[in-house]
Amino acid sequence: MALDEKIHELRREKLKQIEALGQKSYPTQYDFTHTIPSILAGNSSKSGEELEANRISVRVAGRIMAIRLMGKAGFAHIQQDGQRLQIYVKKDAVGEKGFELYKLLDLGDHIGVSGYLFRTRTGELSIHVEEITFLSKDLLPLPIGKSVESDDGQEGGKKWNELSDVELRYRQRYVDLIVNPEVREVFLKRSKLVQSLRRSLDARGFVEVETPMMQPIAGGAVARPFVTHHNTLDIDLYLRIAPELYLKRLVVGGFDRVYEINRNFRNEGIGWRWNPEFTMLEFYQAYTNFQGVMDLTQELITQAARDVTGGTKTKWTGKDGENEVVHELDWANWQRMTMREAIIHFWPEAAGAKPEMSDFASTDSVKNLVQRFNKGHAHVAYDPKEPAGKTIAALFEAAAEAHLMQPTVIYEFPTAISPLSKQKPDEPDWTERWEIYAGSMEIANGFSELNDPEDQRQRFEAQLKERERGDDEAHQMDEDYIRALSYGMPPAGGVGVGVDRLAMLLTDSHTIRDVILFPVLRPEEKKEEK
RNA sequence: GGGCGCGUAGCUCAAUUGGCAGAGCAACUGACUCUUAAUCAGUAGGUUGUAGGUUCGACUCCUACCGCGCUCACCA
Repeated sequence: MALDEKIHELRREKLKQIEALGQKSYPTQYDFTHTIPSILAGNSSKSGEELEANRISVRVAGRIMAIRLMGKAGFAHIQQDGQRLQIYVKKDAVGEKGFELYKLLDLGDHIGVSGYLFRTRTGELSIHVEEITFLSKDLLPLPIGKSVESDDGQEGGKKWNELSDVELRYRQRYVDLIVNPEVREVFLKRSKLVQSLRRSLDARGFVEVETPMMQPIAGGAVARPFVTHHNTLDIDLYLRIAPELYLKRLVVGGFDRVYEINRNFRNEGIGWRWNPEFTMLEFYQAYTNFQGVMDLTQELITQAARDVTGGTKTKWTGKDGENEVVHELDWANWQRMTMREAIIHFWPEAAGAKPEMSDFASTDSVKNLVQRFNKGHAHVAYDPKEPAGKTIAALFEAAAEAHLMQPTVIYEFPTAISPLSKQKPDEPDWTERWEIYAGSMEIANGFSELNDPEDQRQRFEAQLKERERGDDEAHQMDEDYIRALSYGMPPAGGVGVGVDRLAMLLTDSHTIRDVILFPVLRPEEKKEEK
C-alpha cells in the first residue's frame, strides 16, 4: 500500500475516534466571532499586559498548518485567508475530551477554537484555547516538508521547501494555494486587476455586457477556432475567438460605450504567453477614434498598475541569454512609435543599412528588406504571394517585438492584416490601428473601427482570397455583420486588452500558467485498475 | 508538430567508471503543560515514470511510450 493510502486509512480511523469523542465528523457550520486576519489586524500592537487586563474572547476557524504536541499541552498554527495564528492548547484548559481531540488532529485539518488572546513567553500573539470544535479532516498528506540546509554557511541558514513540482501545482491548484502563499497573492492581484478595469470603465459610463461564446461564424480576430456541435439544431458552432463583431453590433444598436471582460478560445499552440482559453477585455467607444481609445487604454492600464501594486513601477525579470536581467517597467511613461519606425529603429546591424520609409511602399522593396534581414538573422518565413503588409508585420515581429520592454504603443498597422480597422486617410495601405507592447509581449490592440459596410465587404473578400491561398485563419465573411453596419454605426474606437498577460506583467509571472488558476494540461493518464 | 532537457520515498534532493537505493522533513510508536515549521528515543516507508533491450550485474547505457519543462514553428 502506498504511503498516502496508508495515511488515508489511518486518518479515516482517527475520524471515527473523533466521532467517538462526541464531535461531528462533517459538521454543517461554525459560528465565529473573528477571522484570523481580523485578529491579527486588531491586536498585533497590544502587549501581553494589555491582553491580560482586558481579556478578548474569540471564536475563529482555520486550517492547521503546523502542530506541536508536548505531553499535556501543545501548540498549533491555524491558517485562514492566507494568514496564520498560533493557538495554545492545554489539557487543564480544554479538558480530557478536548485534549483527546487535539491529539487526533493532523496537519491540514480544519478546526474551530474559542478562547482568549494572550502573548506567549516569546511574545507571539496566540489564542489560549478553551474549546476545540472539529470541522473537517484532511485525509491526504499536505506536501509540507522541510529541509535544513546551511545556506552559504550562514548561521541558522534554514531553507524550507515549497511545493515546486509544477505539474502538481497546476493539476492540483488547491494544494498549491494551501501551501504556497505567494500563489494566492498572484491571484488576489489578478482579481484586483479585473476589478480596477471594471471600475475605470464603469466610472466613464461604459456598460458591461455578455455576448455569445458560441458563434456560427468565429470572427473578430485571426485565429483557428474550436468547433462544437449543437444536437437539437444539428449545427456546428464555434467557440468565440473574439467578441468584437457582437460588441460592434451593440454600438450600432445604441450602446455608445460598451465593454466585456470574458474568455476567448483559440485552437493554437500552448506556450509561456499562450493558453487555449484566455481572458480579454474589449471595449468600444462611439464618436472617438484610435487616438481617443489609445489615451483611454493607457489611463486604464496606469490605474490598474496602481490598484494592483500601489505604484506605477513594477519589476519584470527578463532573460538575456543565460543571465537574469531585472527591468523596471514604468506604467506611467509611455513610448509611442509607428510600426515602420520600430522596424527602422530596431533594425539589426548584421542586416546592413537601416531601411528608408520608402522601402515599405512596394512589394519588391519589402521583399528586398526581408532578404536583407534574413542574411544575418533568424529566418522570417514569408510567402512571396502574400500581401506586402503581412510581410511587413512579420518583419516587425522579428525585428522589434523582443526589444519592446517598456510599455510602448506601436501604431499604424498594414491594412492587409487589419480587416476591421479604418484606413489612414492619406495612406490606404495603412490603418489607424495600434498595439501596446510591454515585457516583449503584445498586451493590447485598438483601432478606429471600420464602419463603411461596402469597404468592410471588400475587406472580408480580400480575407477570403487569403483563405483560398491556404491561410485557414483568415477572416470569414459575416453577412449579418455587414447588414448591421448598413444600418449605420457611429464612428468609434475599439480596444482589446489581454488580461492574463497584463496580470503576468503586474505580478512578474513569467508563464501565463501562473496567472490562470486551472491552465490547460494534458489529462492525467488513467491508472490501471488492479 | 520538430529539437533539447527532466522524471529516484508523501515533499525537497543525493547515489563515484555500470557494483548492496540514501538524507532531511512529513508519517507511525513512546517521553515531555510556553513551543516557534520544538526537542529526545525508536519504527516503517521504493517494481528508481511505463514497457522492452544490452550486461554476470542497470537509478546509471540503448529503444519505444507516457507526463512535464524549455525552445522553434503557428498565433494573442
